[in-house]
Amino acid sequence: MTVTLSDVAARARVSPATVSRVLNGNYPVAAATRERVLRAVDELDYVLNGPASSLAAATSDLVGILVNDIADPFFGIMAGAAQTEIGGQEGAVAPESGRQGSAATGTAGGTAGTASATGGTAGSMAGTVGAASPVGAGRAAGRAGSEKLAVVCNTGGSPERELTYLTLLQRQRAAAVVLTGGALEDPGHIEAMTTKLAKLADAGTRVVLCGRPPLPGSDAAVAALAFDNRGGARRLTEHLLALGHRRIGYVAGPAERTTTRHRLEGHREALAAAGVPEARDAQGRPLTVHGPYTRDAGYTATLELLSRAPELTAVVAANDTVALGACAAVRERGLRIPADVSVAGFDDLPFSVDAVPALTTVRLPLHEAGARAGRLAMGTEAPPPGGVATIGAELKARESTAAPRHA
Amino acid sequence: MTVTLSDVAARARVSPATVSRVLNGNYPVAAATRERVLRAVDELDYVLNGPASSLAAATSDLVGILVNDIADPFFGIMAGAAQTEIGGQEGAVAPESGRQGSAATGTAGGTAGTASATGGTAGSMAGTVGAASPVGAGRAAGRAGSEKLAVVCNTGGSPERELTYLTLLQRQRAAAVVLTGGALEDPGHIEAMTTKLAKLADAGTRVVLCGRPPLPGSDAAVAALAFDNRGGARRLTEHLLALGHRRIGYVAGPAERTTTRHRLEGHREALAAAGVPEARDAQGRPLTVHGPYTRDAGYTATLELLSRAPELTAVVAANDTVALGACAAVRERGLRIPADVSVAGFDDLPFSVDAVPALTTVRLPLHEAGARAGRLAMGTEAPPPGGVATIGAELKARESTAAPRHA
DNA sequence: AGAGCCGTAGCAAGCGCTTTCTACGGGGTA
DNA sequence: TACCCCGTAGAAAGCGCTTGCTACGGCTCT
Repeated sequence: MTVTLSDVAARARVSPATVSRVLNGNYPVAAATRERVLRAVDELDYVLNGPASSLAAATSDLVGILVNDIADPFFGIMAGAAQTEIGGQEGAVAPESGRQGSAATGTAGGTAGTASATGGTAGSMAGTVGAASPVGAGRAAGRAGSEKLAVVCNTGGSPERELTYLTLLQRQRAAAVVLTGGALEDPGHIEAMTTKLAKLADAGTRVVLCGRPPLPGSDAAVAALAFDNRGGARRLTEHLLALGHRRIGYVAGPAERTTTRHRLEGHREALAAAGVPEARDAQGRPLTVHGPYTRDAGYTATLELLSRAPELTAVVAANDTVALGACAAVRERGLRIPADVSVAGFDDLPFSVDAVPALTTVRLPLHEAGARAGRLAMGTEAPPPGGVATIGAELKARESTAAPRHA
Repeated sequence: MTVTLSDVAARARVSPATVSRVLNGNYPVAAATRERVLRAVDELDYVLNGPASSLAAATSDLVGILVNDIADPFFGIMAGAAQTEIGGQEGAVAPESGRQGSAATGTAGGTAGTASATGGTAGSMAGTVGAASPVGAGRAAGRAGSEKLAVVCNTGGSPERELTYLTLLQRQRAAAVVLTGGALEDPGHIEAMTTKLAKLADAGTRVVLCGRPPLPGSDAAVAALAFDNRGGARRLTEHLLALGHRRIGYVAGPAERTTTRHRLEGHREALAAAGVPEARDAQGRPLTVHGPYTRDAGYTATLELLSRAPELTAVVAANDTVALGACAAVRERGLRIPADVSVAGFDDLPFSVDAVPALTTVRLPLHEAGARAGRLAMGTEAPPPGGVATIGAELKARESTAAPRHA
């Protein structure tokens, strides 16, 4: 039923070894032989058995990209960029159009790309990609199999799933693993992760952190691309302070995430530097509310903040999505943005510039970071000195923030 | 270096076969023996070799979810829902909070979930998940390995990548494949896809289409969950017509996508039914512009539309993202929404309700569809009669559409 | 008391591929 | 002309796991 390597070998009148070598392109095979093999592959419509080859070679071409929430463009953009960098973009898409996140959707243009598929059984792509091209002449020395299968795994923010996926990837002997976004700060989980990642690295899996701070024990081997969340947050709050705000509410993310903590710390740094005390309500409770990174959390928290302290002149949100909810809450209270209350976000997701008023936020080069992580995972790019690189965060002051009325 | 099954067997003083059976839990093993094995697994920190086991068992637990653009929540929501349904959510997260797409991000709450990990080498999860729990008493008959690794693959809308991923998944002997979103209508590509999917199905891979129309040759075996794009689009345009609009511009998606065509057809159906001719500019060219599903495309196209036909009173966009761009363009022209120009989207992505003014759109139950696709992929749910189910699309009339001024 | 039987465990044969080592020609070199 | 070496192909030994079949006690059944 299933066509195997030896079937191809038989048909091409060569040994299985030769077929394998043609497919992997890492051993000299005479041109004539190769053509014969390739033709047989095509005719039999042969597809390599991945597990078998991974087993024999003790490596696989799987690269896992872990994200906390696949429905959130924050992760989607990084994952997409990384995946593009990893999965060999045959189409050779143009670099980038301009807006971050404008992945290659659509691909409107024409029918061009599919042309080759018209006839029969379009491209078997058996072993090496491109191997199935018309058996014609001028094909260069069949590229080595740098073809990787980049897949993204959605942890949903659950530490168990994070670990489970890592184990599953370890089982598959993944070539690399990219962890995106903030990490959970629970000591137990950190230890478990450190152990697991060390084990993966030991086994030869390249581990890359993208938008996540390096591990405590800095196991080297694990390259980290960290966002300057603290610095960005500081500049954002400085901006607000410069506008004259003194009573600023803060809708933070989940309490145990590094991202949440760093942004909050940056915020507080700015306040401290300016000698402005953290805003508190009548009961003396700080005007900081934690919640998940969702629009609804922003909405709810802002409503609460506004009730507890009607005199608030600005609300800083954990990220743009949360900010959207905050805006909705502010409006529902009959207040105008930014006339009555300024609102700021973080990340500068694509929709932020289109919000009304356009959202003041902190831009994180998600696409760039993801691409770089992808290259690190491929081993295409040298890891940063010390294994850690910090990626800048740039303040984007737009219309959702302005001087408070009674400034 | 690497711990193998026989190492565990040796340590537990049983045969490798027994260890395998303990791990797979599909063959009776005496409780005492099982405990011994489990302990050995734990002590040696054994991790199953995926490729080896897939090879021997001729199956794998990989499930691929193909999406056109991972940075687009439209896909993210479906993929997330499907993945949750597939990847066994141990955490038993609550059903759904209310807004679609609010995946389990954050996971704020407490530290609870991680508790078990504190000690040493938290959960090895070697074979069966849960197998590594404290070797104590009351563990039920170690569940069969229904554990699947759901991964999402980003095609970026490229037909070649779509085919490549399918081949890669075929190589891995994937247990199932879920294809989300509109399909390309190029004849060559359709044929290639049909062939490829048939081959996958033949090989025992479950194939599910989610938000995509069934294949032409309706190969059965392939379950399809199609959105009623046509009906939704028709109702949307009917809504506009009812408000009194007669000159409606249309910013369509890429020309060769099923989604694009169906929505456009629904739009035209409504016009035809109302006896309203399709809007045209002074030169008689129809006011329909094609472009990718991006914000920028919507922006550019709308600018063009407005230039060619300043008398336009409404713009219908291919989807919400495009609509956002359209709104920006309308505003840039100094026009108000909906006073001067009404704008409508499609999909009802989470941000649409927060747009200002709130976007009139057509709601697609993305989460529900994704979850159902996930269940179909798992074989947990019976395929719809005929292999095809159409999922309704509901008009969401909000503030971005209103009667035209000179109605 | 003898014959099955059931519950468990082990044996061993692969699964389909990669890769080391060996083999074989032919051409260049001495 | 004889020797080597290079280029190319094949033989065969696994990679680590699954699973059909066999083996072997101890029980129940007659």
